[in-house]
Amino acid sequence: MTRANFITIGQLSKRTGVAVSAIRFYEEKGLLHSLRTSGNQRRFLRSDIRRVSFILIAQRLGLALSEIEEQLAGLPEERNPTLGDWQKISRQMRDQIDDRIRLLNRTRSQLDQCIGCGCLSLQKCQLYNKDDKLGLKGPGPRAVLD
Amino acid sequence: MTRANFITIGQLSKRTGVAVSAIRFYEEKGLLHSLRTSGNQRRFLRSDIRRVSFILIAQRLGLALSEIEEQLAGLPEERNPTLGDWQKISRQMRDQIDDRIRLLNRTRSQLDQCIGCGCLSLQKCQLYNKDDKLGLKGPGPRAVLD
DNA sequence: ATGCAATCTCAAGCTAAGTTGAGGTCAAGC
DNA sequence: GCTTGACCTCAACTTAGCTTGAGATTGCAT
Repeated sequence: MTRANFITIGQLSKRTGVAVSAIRFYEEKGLLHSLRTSGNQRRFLRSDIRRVSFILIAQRLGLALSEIEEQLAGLPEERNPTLGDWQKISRQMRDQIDDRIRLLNRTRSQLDQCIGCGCLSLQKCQLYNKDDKLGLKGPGPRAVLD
Repeated sequence: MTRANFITIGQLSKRTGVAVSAIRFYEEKGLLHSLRTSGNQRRFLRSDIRRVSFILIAQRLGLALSEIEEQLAGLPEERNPTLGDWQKISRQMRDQIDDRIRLLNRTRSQLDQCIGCGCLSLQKCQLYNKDDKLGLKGPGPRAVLD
């Protein structure tokens, strides 16, 4: 248990490219956890670099922070996750990517049909299946589509 | 030029499922345009039903309203777009879907490599190519990724 | 032991994409 | 000709994901 196992928020920020304010925000949202020094400063585990990396990747896939939190819940809290832990979570993520690709392919072929008729109309096109959320989290008229 | 060419905001709302307030909002943002009656009420073209439909589809693909506005700029303002106009714009959209699918496939294979090593680290994984915006509009630490 | 950068908390502000409500007007049917 | 529902504007509120700023404290280097 060398001192090197703990890093400051600034170090975590530099290693991940994520702003200090954003790291505090993630902690507030429950995506990260820290210990405190006697002087009330945060100390993170080195493995939190990987945790933040995961957050970044998942965000780029379109996951909301709340969804990422659910995924991260599969990891042991407050101690170093094993390689196996990360592999499991990575595989879940790959499945989500697969889902999105399938959905996009479906949408694409529906759009192809629409190009044929130029309709783009709510009645004729299949593009409005309420359950297919392409964005996974996307914006949109929430009250209507959700 | 029968009177039937014009519809009220309420009719547009009912035909598209989009709330009246959202339609006003879209107009304010420049995605829709309307004429006014002597009593200051909005009158839309019938073809705006299709226009709103397009907005909905594009949103579900993850486009921001500002991006949708750019796409719609290709349509003639204030007069009925032809079938060809719509087909052109549909094809553009299909190309965007193709791009997203390609990007997802790339990400997926990179993630596969990562599963092998369980790394998920910024240095080793290729998952952080700053130019690949998977979300197309996605959230994320804007200041960092943009 | 002191100085300065890094931290801390807390409140306020920002953008996107709308919704909600107040207070007022329009228009269509009886 | 009046009532009622649809419409109008404008301002304020909402959620997500942060950033910015103020004012106070900590902790490493000299």
